[in-house]
Amino acid sequence: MNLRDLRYVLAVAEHGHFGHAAEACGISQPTLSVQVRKLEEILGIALFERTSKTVVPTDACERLISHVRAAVAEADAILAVARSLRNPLAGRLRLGIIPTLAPYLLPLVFAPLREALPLLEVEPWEDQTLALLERLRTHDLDGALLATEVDAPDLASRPLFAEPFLAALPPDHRLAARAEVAEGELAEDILVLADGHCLRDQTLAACGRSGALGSAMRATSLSTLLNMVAAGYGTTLIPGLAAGTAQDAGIVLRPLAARTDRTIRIAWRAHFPRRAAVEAVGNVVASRLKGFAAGASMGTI
Amino acid sequence: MNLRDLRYVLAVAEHGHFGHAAEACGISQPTLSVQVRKLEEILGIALFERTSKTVVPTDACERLISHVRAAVAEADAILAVARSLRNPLAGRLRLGIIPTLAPYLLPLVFAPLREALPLLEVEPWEDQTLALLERLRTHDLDGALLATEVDAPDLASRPLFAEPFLAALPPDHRLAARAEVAEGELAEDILVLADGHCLRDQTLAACGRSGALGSAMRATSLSTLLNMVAAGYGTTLIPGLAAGTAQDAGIVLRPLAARTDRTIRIAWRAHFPRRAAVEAVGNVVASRLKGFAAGASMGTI
DNA sequence: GGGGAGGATAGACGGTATCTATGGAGACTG
DNA sequence: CAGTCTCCATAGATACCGTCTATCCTCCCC
Repeated sequence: MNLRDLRYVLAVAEHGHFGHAAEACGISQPTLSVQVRKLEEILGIALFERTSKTVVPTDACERLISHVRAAVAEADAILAVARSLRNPLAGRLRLGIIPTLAPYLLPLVFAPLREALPLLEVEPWEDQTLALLERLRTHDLDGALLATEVDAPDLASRPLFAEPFLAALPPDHRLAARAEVAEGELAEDILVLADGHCLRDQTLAACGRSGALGSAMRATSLSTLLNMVAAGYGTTLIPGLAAGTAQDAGIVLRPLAARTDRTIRIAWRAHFPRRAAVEAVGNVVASRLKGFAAGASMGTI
Repeated sequence: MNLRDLRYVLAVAEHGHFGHAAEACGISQPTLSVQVRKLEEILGIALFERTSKTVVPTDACERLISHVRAAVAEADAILAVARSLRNPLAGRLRLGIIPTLAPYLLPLVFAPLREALPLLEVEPWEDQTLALLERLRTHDLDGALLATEVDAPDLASRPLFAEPFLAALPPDHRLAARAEVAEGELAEDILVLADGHCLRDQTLAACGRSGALGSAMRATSLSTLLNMVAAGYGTTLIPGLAAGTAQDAGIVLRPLAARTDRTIRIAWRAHFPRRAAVEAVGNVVASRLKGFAAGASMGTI
């Protein structure tokens, strides 16, 4: 049984005339006759009572036709919905973002995304790198904004922009008097985030610390970390996009001597069919943050 | 777009594996791959994200799949309903019956019809001959029990049994003393039904009256006519099946000298697809009334 | 790096939907 | 009452498409 034949049946029932129905279906009258006859044989019942002048649906046809209509309507719905889904730059895109980036980047890119991709519903999801990669693999996310290289055969990624690190110091810290701070100088009283945050590893690497921190406190969020620095517990590195927040908290920021930074990338499954949407989001983000590393390292975004 | 392909999509979505889905569909894996790919091209969207290890429905597929399920379910419903309608001896059969026959025949054949054709729902419809023929032509009836010849190219008919006429007399009528009555002797004070009843024309023809009856009363039903005869207003001819009712009304019945009768026929549209059902009903009726003309002319049915 | 699993591709084959041309039944008309 | 018209059915040819087997490519694992 074929959807095409079901449409033929509806046409014959509607027109009560094989010739007119055939024309409406865009086929020849013999074709219509043959196909309807064939369907009648498949179903084992007569659908129409034909005379030389009239074509009338049988009782059986009346009983069936609601199902026929429903089947054809569902088929049409499939086509209609598919058409509405055809634009890769429309629909939902679940985008993971690491916690040290999300609160500072999202306010910047929300409006540009809405403007450039009005039909794309970007659903942000905040979690640490490993969790995001896992969710990418399980199809719970479609893309992810990360600050690390992505080295996996099933995933692909593209760099979007470089985000410089800044030294974050209590106002009365001895280094606060400097115009810039060498990365290694922060090692002594460095504060870092909890395990799992890529920023933690990057901060330690930049300062030349191996990772053994003893009983040093580990903040669970960058916001907490900033408060700890502001309270004089120590120093840290912060990503450039958090500069505004840090300054608001009363923290002194200084550029780093080696201009250490991290590269923000967008990642997706290698076989993700709507790669175009991911790329488009990446383009908007990159475009919004263009020149950030050069001109905005002091917090003027 | 094809229902078959929709079933393929459901299979792939269910199994998450082209090979297993192909096996479930009874086709080869390459065929399934090609067909799904083709459907994706028709719809203009990717339905599955394939890697060497996993096959996962896309977001678009999730949005479509309810419609796919519905379409397939309706198609299955069509097949199931068609199967249940396949027996021509099952389902509704709208059967017209003329008023001078219905009240006397139906009680006789109801039980035999139920027994012989338990799945057939015979829906009786009582009206005069012309109305029944009209309703046959408009497909409002599927068959009709008539007492006249059916001479129309679009209709067919078959005789079922002969129903003898009987002279119906008031008990004190001069002819009531006879063992039998010649048809012509009734002409003088004959009472007849209203226009449109075939029994009216047959009665007049049997008595040799041309039809000009002057102010003679025209009963609107056979029941009324019998009451009029019983009250002594005149005589009439009644069909044999009404004998019991007539005698209950206190009427004297006598056989006719020439054994005049009428032939009860079943009629249907020449192209009616369930002719088998009509024939079956005809057989039951004919079988129930077999030998009626010969042995039951005195009312012993 | 060799083997295995799984999906994609290629080429051949067969079924079937479609066409045009024609047949045949029934109804209207001059 | 024959001619004609309408309309559905049939016949035969053709082209498309769904399906198969055989093979390739990719990825993963040992």
